[in-house]
Amino acid sequence: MTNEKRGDGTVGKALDVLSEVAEIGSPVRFSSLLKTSKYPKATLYRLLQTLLNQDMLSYNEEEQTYKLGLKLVRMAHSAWLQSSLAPVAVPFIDDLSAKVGETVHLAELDNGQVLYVDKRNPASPIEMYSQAGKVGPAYCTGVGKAMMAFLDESELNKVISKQAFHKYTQHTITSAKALKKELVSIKKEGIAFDRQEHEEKIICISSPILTSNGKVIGGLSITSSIDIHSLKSLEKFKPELLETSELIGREAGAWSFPEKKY
Amino acid sequence: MTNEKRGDGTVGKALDVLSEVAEIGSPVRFSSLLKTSKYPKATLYRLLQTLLNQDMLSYNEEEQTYKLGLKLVRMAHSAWLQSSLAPVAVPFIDDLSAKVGETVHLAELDNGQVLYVDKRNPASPIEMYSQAGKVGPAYCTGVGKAMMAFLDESELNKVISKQAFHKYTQHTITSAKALKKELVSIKKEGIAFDRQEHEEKIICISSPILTSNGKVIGGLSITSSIDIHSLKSLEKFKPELLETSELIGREAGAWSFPEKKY
DNA sequence: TCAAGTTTTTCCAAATAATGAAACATAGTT
DNA sequence: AACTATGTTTCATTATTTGGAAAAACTTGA
Repeated sequence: MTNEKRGDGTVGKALDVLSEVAEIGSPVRFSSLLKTSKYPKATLYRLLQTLLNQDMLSYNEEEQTYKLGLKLVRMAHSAWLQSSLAPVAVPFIDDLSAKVGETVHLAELDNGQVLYVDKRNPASPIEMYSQAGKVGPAYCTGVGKAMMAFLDESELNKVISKQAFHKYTQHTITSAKALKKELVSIKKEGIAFDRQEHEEKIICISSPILTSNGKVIGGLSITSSIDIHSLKSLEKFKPELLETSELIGREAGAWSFPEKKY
Repeated sequence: MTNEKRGDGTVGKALDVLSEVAEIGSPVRFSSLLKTSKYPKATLYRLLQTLLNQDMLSYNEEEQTYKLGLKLVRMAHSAWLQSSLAPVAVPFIDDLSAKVGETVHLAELDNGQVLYVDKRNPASPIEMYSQAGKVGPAYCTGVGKAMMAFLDESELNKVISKQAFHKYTQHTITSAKALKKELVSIKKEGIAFDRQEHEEKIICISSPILTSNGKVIGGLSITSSIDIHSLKSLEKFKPELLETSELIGREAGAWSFPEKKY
């Protein structure tokens, strides 16, 4: 699982360690990290000290455990604000969510996975970081398929090669061939459905967000459960969904051109 | 503004560059960074390449600009989940926000600043990352003062030394002496008010979140505007606010002790 | 099309920082 | 006190980083 790619020297190693701590998901002791880590004791120790110094990690003296630091949260805030999609989309997904009265997700394609960058839940305005920043599979989510359908051949192949095709539910698509076939019809329709492919009972209608020259920059979805919606009834949101995607795409695309104030 | 602290070798330099990009706040060109940066051309160039490789930065070919990468957003999600405060507090602030019908903030003290780690706005469920991850001054916000009031002498002095005491509004406290005086009464009362000290028209009532042994682990606030509330009417929320803080503190404190599964 | 001006990328010997085996320290147990 | 498990420091060796300068690559204007 750990980054086996290129070296990138010491910086690469340090970020590697950071990822290890992230993947473990809960505070870890030095010895525990050492077991998993590919780095020798002294090296790992020094890398951890450096990361601590830099506030990328925090250390609990009592329990002698390391966890990810708050600096990451601050930086993510900056990253979010710098993104050409998420901040621009805010008013549009506010609107959409209010109009349709359902959960709305905004996502980007990141390294073959779906990364949720924003969310609205009009019923109970709960969950923030706990949702945004989350990643999910591309091949079995509405946003994932919607975005893939509009990639060009070479990009698509790269993304497909990264899919795990794990069978989450009875309805999960489990082969590249079947996926590609569906992508063709998604491209024709302009929208994708999630037919309980990732989670039992959860369905969604989704569209890609494209710039004026057709580049995929994100995906937008309206999510619900089969207890309150059918695919047919979700499809009624298609016009609003497409319109919102269109507006976001135009706005986000425009953003970068005028007045470069470097 | 840039990290002038200790070296931390190459890793420190790389993170330094990352912070520089974050502080600029919008996509930057190489040459633009070079002007501000303390690193020579070739060095800066290589650091940027490494950060790109690691997905900590992303590069826009067309415009030749660097910005923060999505990896930071993913990592922040992990960091948030690992935090001993924020995930634990979710149900409690949901409740509080529903009960009082006002904006609720959850914050931590980070390097002398207030870092917002979660937020609820029951009226319009807008703003996510755009709010969480945000930092603000400690000396002129409700949560900041509430937390400071319960620090021990040495911690407090450290934090106070980092305050800028910039006069945001007419009501901003602008000296350490005046601040310390107020902290005494806040400690006595158990709650702090923000009397339009940071932003005109914005007021709040706030309490610290303490572990059972009295350590400050965060702050909680109910925020409103003078157009709809007075300090007096905000004070009516005191019981709910204190109860919620109490509950979160107990839960977050308990969290770390039982079953260490390293 | 060519040359001058900018900006970005590469080179390489010298300078510096990272490495890791082993020694040391500390806390907890028998 | 000896043993054990975990965390920290040392130091000669090795590998990476450094940065001035030069070479590309791209832009512009005539």
